[in-house]
Amino acid sequence: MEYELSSRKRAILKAVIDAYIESGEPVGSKALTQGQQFEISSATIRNEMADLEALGYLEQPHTSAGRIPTELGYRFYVDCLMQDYALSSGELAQLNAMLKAKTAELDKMLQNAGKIMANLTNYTAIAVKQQGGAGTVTRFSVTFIDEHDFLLVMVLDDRSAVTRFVRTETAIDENVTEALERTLNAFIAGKDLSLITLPYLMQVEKSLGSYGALISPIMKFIYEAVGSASEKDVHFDGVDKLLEYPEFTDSSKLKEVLGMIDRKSELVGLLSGGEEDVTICIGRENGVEALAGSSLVFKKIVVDGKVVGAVGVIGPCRMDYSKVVSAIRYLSGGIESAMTPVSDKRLAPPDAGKTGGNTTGGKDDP
Amino acid sequence: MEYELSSRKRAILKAVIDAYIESGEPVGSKALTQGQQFEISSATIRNEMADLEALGYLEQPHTSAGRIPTELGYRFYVDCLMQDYALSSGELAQLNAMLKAKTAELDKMLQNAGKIMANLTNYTAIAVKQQGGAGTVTRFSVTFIDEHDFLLVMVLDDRSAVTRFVRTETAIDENVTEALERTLNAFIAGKDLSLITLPYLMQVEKSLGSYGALISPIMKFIYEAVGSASEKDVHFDGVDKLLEYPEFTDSSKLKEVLGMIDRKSELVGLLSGGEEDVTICIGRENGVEALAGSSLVFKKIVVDGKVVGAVGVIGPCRMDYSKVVSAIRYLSGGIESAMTPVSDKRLAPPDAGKTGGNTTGGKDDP
DNA sequence: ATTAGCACTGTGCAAAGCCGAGTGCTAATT
DNA sequence: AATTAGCACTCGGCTTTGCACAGTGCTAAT
Repeated sequence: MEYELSSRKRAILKAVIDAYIESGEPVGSKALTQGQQFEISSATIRNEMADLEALGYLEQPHTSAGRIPTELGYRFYVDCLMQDYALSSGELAQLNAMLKAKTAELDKMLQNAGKIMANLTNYTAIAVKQQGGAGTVTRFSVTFIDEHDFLLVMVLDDRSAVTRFVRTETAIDENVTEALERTLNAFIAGKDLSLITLPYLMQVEKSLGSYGALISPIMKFIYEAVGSASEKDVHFDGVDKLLEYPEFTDSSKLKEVLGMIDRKSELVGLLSGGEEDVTICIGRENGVEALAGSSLVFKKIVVDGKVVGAVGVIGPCRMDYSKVVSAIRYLSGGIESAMTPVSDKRLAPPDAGKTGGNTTGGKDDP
Repeated sequence: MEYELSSRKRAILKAVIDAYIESGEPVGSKALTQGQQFEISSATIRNEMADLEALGYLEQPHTSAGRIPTELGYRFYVDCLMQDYALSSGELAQLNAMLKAKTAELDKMLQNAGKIMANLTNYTAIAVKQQGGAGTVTRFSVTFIDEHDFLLVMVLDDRSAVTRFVRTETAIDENVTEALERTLNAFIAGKDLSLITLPYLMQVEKSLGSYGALISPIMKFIYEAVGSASEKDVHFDGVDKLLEYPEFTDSSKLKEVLGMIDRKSELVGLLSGGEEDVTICIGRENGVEALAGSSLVFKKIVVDGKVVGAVGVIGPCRMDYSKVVSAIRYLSGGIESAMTPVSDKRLAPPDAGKTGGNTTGGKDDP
């Protein structure tokens, strides 16, 4: 399919899309000749553009307007035409500043990443933590609070923890919480999350017998915690940036996107389907009607072979994909390397020394 | 000031504001006579409205239009004119359904509360957790993970917990974490958060001596955790509802509000200044330029004498204050009683039986 | 004090007209 | 065979004009 296109057609298509991404106005044949890049006349370009339209890469909003890219056009652009965007030194400085703030806490990192992304790209940034639900439970901790309350902490092997306050009907003491902790660790710790289903939990509950009334709500909590990522793990930044693009002055479009932003769980679902590298969903490609008209560019963050989150942006289809992709790649790479446990790194340089404790690489690309 | 107004003027003012809140259109003298409530002619109403305008309660968008309320007008309305809104049984059912889901977890409750509020009122809901930073540390829990990592959990007396992964340079074992837990509980647990300052922590650190390298990062973490509420504790729901109001079709207004929604910390600041009961900020009253044009209605959530969060809505000045106030009052009351520890309640009725734990009275205004 | 009547005013809307950008096609050129 | 100049045509966007309408303030009558 792509090979049908002569190199001249490709050049023209690229020029049209580049211009449209920048201006937002339909691009006419004359505009292209004025840029000094083409030696041919506007009439020739018109013919080529007519061909590109017939092939489905371009379209006209109305008869007497220039051309704008179709979704297929954008797709071809991001796959074959687009050239890498070289982040400017100022942009790199921003990104590195964020990565240097070695918080080693994924939550904080993602929060900052969102802010930087929004500022840098001028689109709405999305940062999601722990979409996977894959992984195993490292261990439980049960902390006595008072005779009717204790705190249940579930530690996962992706360096995250889920906490729950549990209120009991019957009075408890520290012995109970300790016993409970031992029990949970014995029966559930080490298990893969996908194995912790409701039936399994009920089975465990039965086989225990003692602590009767105590165990039941805990099981429910565990089940809930294991379930899909809770909404609070989705962050947005720069929602107001959307308004800067004429494609969202139509308030119905905007409403759809804002609605999507509200339905965080749905978004999490979208983000969890995606490749290893940067994923680009253009318009209807993402399969959600509310996001026709919008594009979603994101990348999963993988630490130690496990998906621990994702960062991305959402904006109009007319998006500066090149810049966005560069930024996302750089940022996610930085986060990944910052999150990689010290013990893994230690294999390379025996000791990095000085700052003591919770340090982190934070890489500087040249 | 208020007493200058004859009861007829008050009635007319109320009628104008009620009508305007409902329709969003400037209200003319004739429209008021058509509602069957007034026995007087439109000319008389015109005269009265002219007076009300002179007094600053009403204004005209332009010469040949009806009147709309000024901020002063709204203020007078909410203070003296507005009558209690009786929640319909359907609405009560929604609210109760949320309150019944006895999650006893403030986080989840607030999350749900936001959803319900947004749906019920049709404005954008805000839910904030733990704005105060006041409170005391109940206890610490230190959980061993592997020889270079442990999990630090700080339990606060407002039923919240903060977790941190800590990575150590020197290898540790379960004995170390246990000792650490004892130490932290001995020195810091029970303290009021406001007492846990950096100097104090450094002093503790010194007086310990042992665990040297281990303690230092922990102190830093504790200090961070104690600090101002992190952004992730602010939730929004129904952001798209804003678009349904003509006052936000002007995208610059909308941009300002969305920007505000982005700057969560600023909002938290606003919400922390407020009275015991429902606080109503109309337009410029809130002192933030970005929210001129918008109103903020919220109420702090107080458990055990401590502020643990707040719920509210943000929308145009032309807001159905009556309904919003009722909903907020009911919901916050419900949350407060759901969050009150069992032990406190037991003082009153020895046993309420069945639903166990967290039920709510909920008042019905006639 | 109230009200009927009237002149006045500014908005919103629709119709009309013009401008200009951009196209497709044809015919001439290389 | 590919390119280009030229031209007629189309259609959206902008401004202008005009009109209808809603609502007012004022005056004079009750």
